[in-house]
Amino acid sequence: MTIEFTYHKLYSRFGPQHWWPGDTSFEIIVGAILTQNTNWGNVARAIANLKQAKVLTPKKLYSLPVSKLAALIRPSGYYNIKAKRLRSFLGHLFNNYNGSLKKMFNRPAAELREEILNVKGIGPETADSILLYAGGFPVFVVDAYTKRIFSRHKFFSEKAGYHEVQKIFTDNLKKDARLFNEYHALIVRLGKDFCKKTNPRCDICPLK
DNA sequence: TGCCAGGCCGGGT
DNA sequence: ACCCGGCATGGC
Repeated sequence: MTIEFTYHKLYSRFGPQHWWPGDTSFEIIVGAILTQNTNWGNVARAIANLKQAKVLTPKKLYSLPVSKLAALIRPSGYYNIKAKRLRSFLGHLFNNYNGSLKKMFNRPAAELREEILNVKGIGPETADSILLYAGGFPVFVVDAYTKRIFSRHKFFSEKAGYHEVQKIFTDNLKKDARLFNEYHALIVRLGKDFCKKTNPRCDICPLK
């Protein structure tokens, strides 16, 4: 069993996942921050609130007082800290790129990654999700499901760190954004269905 | 009905 | 370089 073969196995089992569930690169970035340790259903509610309030653009969101922003994203949980995190990203975007995502993404992925990792509230997974799903860069996203599933299947230790896990995937796959996109989405799909922290359905796991 | 979900930060060792 | 408590809603 290899990393690459596992991808094909998941794809034939579940089919294309059509990620990221968002229409614009900005919506994807907002979703990436809001989904931190949070069920996507709650994030979808928060994003629906932002759309209904017609503030889902960088300029409009940044012009919103943090208290109003927090109220709109309340369903996503951790709403006070996430409101600050959205604002810290927006501050970076306006201070460095005049609020233009196009400008922000018009630079080398490695440099941009280091840069946004310095934004308070953007960690490795959020940064990589932004680069891959909003920027289209071939960067592999590692999340809790990735670690749990692949350590259980003995690809690496359960104590392996983010970058160690990421390297294993990137070293064993063609460097292709489309592939990385689909693979991560399939891993999340597998995780939700079969590899929850409690009640894992390891007996009928498609990878077994 | 407690426990968890597509993490991250700040403070401590 | 890790480890831990805190952050919070909605679903099962």
